[in-house]
Amino acid sequence: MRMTRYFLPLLKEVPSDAQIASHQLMMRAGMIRQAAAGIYSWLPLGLRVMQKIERIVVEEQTRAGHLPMLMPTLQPATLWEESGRYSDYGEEMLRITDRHDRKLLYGPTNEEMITDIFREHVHSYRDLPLTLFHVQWKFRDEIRPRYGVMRGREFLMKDGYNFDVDQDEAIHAYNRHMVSYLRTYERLGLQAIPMRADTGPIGGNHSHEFLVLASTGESRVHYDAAILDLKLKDAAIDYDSHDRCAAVVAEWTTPYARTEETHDATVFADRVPAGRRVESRAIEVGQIFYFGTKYSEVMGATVTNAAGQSVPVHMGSHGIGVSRLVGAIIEAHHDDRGIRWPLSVAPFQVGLVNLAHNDTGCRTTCEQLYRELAGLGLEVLYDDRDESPGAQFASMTLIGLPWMVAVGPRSLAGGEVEFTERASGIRSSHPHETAARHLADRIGLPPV
RNA sequence: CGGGGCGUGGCGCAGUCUGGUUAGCGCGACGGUUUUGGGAACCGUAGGUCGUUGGUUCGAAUCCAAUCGCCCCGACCA
Repeated sequence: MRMTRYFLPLLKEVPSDAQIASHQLMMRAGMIRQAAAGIYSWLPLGLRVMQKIERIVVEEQTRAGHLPMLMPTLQPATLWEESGRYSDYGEEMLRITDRHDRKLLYGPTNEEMITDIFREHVHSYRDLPLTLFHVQWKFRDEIRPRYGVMRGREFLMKDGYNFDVDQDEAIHAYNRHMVSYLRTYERLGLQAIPMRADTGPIGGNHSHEFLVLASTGESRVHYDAAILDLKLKDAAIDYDSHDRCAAVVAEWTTPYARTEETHDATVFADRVPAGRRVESRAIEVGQIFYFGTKYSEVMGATVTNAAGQSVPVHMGSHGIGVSRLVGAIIEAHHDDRGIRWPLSVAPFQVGLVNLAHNDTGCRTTCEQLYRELAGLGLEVLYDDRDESPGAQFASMTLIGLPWMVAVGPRSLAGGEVEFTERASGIRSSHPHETAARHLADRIGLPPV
């Protein structure tokens, strides 16, 4: 993408409304624009990041055997009257009336609708286990939206729902989700800690939240520092194996880690050595629930089991805040000059900068590198603007692409171009003829 | 919802207390010239119903009232 043809409204100054780093940087990098309190437009650069996150989330869910679908944003109130939540949910639910005076609501979550779909079409234990998910916009009319996309009223969430014949199977689904979530966060460049959680208005009795440590987080958390040493890595996990999934869950939930709501100071002091007790702030980026037959009983979602009896199906639900993750990743990866995107979610992997717009040699080299890098499968943002080098460097640093390739007369005189890795700040030079391949190797792309 | 604050060119702000003639400043934008390795310099240009409505007054960005919007602190939440 050539910058002169892109839509990238960068801001030099910090908008006065933005308080925390991620919000300020998203505004300055031209990723979002506020439409109303807690409601944002996603500009091209921001959308690219959000879509990359969504893709990773979907890939990991699919890998775990969960099936993508899509439910609407608007739901009939009748479903929620059936579950009792139309009156229970309160002011956070945005209620809408259509032209025929029918009551609708902008979905804050989808347990009712998915249960309705399930009960209509699934009747036998032979069709289980079943886990369906979608990535869809939600609306929760927060009392006080804040921190940009971190606490928006409208937000993009992946929410999934499992249906199982009994509690054992449903707990396996719960475990499977924890593993798939840990994998997801790791791919996103985040260290997310599962913490025992309250179940809140969704209900149920078995739940974990996933929290990313950040000083600007809204949650206060207490944990055993030993949990920070856990790594899932790329271990191939058999999602069909109850034992393997349970083992991973056991490993990750044994060290003490709780939010303020479930924190028990006595247990904390008893079980965790003094030197490893950490209290900190964190951002919640996901939550999983097992709630048994809470919805299936009231809504009549039953299956016939192997013994021929009709039993209410066991369910759980699981959510990952996709739009919030954009902010959370920035909170975890930035410095005082801008964003430092992890490679996996970077809007472009490489920024190519022509430092001397009117220099034929620089321009020719840039054009060639631009073609070569794209040919190797790299996503390149090419700064072909006629700006001063200082402004170009500052823009690239702000946007935070993992790699910058600078082409200027000084190094090009020696036949070289300059690489800068955003995360480390380390610069190096390389002959321009082989620069594209060299960078592809550094990034780890296979030969074409 | 309780408490606090703010609405003035695209962005950041001054001016409001103490009403007074063409509403300023920095950044940005546009045109030109000179520049070009970490947010360049100079010259010029465009852009504002001072959130909205009503009131007080000879006169309102400024005083009064209402209203809309946004932000911060608290209780609630992916």
